[in-house]
Amino acid sequence: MSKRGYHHGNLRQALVEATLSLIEEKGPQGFTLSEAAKAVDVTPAAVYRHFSGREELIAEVARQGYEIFTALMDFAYDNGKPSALAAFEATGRAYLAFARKYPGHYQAMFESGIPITSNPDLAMIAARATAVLEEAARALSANIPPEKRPPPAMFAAHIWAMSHGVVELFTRGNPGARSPFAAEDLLEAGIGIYLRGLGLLPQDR
Amino acid sequence: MSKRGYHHGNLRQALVEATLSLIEEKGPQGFTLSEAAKAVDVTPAAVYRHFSGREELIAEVARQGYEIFTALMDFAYDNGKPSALAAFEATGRAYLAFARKYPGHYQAMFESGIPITSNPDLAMIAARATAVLEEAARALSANIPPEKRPPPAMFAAHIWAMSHGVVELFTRGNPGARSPFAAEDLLEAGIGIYLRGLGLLPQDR
DNA sequence: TGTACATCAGTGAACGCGCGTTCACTGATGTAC
DNA sequence: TGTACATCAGTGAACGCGCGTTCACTGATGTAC
Repeated sequence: MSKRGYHHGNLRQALVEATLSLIEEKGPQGFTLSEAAKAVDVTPAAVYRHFSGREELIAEVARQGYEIFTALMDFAYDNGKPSALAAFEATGRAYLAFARKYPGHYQAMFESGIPITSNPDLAMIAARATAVLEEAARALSANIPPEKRPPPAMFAAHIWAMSHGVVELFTRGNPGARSPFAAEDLLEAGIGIYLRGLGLLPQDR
Repeated sequence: MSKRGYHHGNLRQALVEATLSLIEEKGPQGFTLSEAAKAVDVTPAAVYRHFSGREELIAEVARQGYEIFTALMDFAYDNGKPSALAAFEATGRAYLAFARKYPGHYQAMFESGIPITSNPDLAMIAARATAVLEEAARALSANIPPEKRPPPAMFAAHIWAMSHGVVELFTRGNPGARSPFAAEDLLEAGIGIYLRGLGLLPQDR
């Protein structure tokens, strides 16, 4: 690519981006530290100036993924505007959009097998991400008739689980991928039915 | 372990079982063909008598997993007894129970990244598994008021997605694992709310 | 029951390879004066 | 503006290792007669 001198300039971030591409191509377990080094035209030993090893590279990709993810969800939620319900549905769509648009980050975050607890920074930003989801659920939950109001954390978990399941099964050529439905439609319909079950949508629309 | 002669006796299945253990320990990408061979006290070259390589080993674990999975779902569904609804809920519970009881198979089936199309046997048994799910959905769908009856394949997909999401996120110490809810309760509640949204459960129970 | 022979499953040695990790090093950069 | 020096980022050679895959082989098993 571009010629460079002895010093790279921004090797750390360049490595992160190479890792990202490698994950997109071959999955989080499908590449080696040496490949990442080669991708940015650097000796494997140079990687150790910035990361303790392959795991930490992936963890950094995941961290940056959570950063984007949180911002995106926050933006979609938009402080509950125009309504708690509409904002909530927007976060559902945003989840799927994130998985589609940032598949490498998504895999590093949710499919790499690296524990969020392996890194304090990672744990913190991951917690912030779930906080956004739960805040959306909490706001919405005010509209639910109290006698059938589940804990907000619970229905945040439901929506998260369904979204994640749709991504894993009906995206990227996986087991159910030959489904006749687009993942987006599937998720939208599923969330709609679920919210109706909570009494948040009219029964017979 | 047990001493054996020059011939192993049932090397093929022994290798499959070793692979299963290795997947449970280190994930579908976390072991080598040589490790599998070593686990059954055999030369790596011997593996090639039975499998074309590591991929095919995992595919066979997945195939056997689908076999068990289908049987389990079929048993749980029990031809729609005692009622379409109860039978449907039983399959939901059976899904999670399968994931818990056969984690190695589950990973080979859903997390290994080997395409179901890589092997005709595998593709066939996987199709049979989804057929069971869709049959359960179809039977249940007869009870749904026609004006809001989604295609059975769609709501089979919804239930599958939510179940899978719960397994991935709230089982085995993954990202959302510090959830305050047991996966079983979470899934049961989620399916309940969903079915209420379909008009299959009373609104105010 | 015995023996000759075909079949088959696993051996073990060999190959070339890329891996992770370490180390003393060196070239580039920045800063103090 | 110039120079001396400290700091730092990346080099390249080296290590021991386990990998996948091949090959001619051999020991065990089964069967025909």
